Amino acid sequence: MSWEMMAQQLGWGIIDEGWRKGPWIAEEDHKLIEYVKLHGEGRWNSVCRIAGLKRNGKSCRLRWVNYLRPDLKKGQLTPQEEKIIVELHARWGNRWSTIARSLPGRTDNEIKNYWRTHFKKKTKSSENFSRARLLRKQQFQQQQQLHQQQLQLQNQFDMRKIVSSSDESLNRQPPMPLVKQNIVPAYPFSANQEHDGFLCSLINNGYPSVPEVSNEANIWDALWNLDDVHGASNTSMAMSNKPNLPTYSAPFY
DNA sequence: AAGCTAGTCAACCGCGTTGTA
DNA sequence: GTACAACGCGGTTGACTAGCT
Repeated sequence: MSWEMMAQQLGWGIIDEGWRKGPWIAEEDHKLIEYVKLHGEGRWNSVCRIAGLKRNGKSCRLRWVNYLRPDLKKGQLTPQEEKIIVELHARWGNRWSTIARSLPGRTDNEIKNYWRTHFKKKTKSSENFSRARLLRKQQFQQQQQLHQQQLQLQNQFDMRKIVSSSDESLNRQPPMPLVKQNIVPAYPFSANQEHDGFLCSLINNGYPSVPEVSNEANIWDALWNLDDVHGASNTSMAMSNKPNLPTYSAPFY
């Protein structure tokens, strides 16, 4: 008896519009592996035609990426990996695929499931929560410092230009070095001025739920709490990388 | 032993993005 | 410029399992 027949007898593999659904059987896995060996990854929609699988492209891709890929690590995540996940989640939020790229052999699905079961429930009270918050705070301070430095440099340069236009002698001095700083984004917004703008306006102009601008701790509490206030309703924004609106799930997101 | 509950994880779904004709 | 298909991503669901009562 083939795997397929057995699965059908057990009630697996519902056929929906010609596509099989539900758990994969060994025979299907084998066909998919053979297909990828021959044709490589991609062109998932042609798998059914070429490999004779009654699965749609999406399903094939998912099965390969999350389960069949030979470079996948099996077994529990190590404490080291766990630590990385916590830190990267503090930085990137729910960008599971981005986080997964830093953990070779782990899939976004795996990390997402792991996060949901291990961290989500204890987020508020846990040490990890405080850690993540501290990390964000540090990143923010670093960013602010960098920004200040840049502003200072810019001011110095501007002043020099003003003075030099009126004082010929200054022109003999070596020009202001062009500081090409290798700024590693401490948070994704840094690549997008709109988001920096959002954060700055939040801090400078206040936000309905941000109580005291002068009280740093309060700001951080308010920012963090936006996660709960807005997070759920903005999941779609978190998903897409649209720059038009920030996701409040994390201040540095 | 049986029933219930919570945890885990594979798979599905919907939507946004990207590539191409 | 537009329409369509393929791909990729994050959220959610549901089957299975282990532990508890």
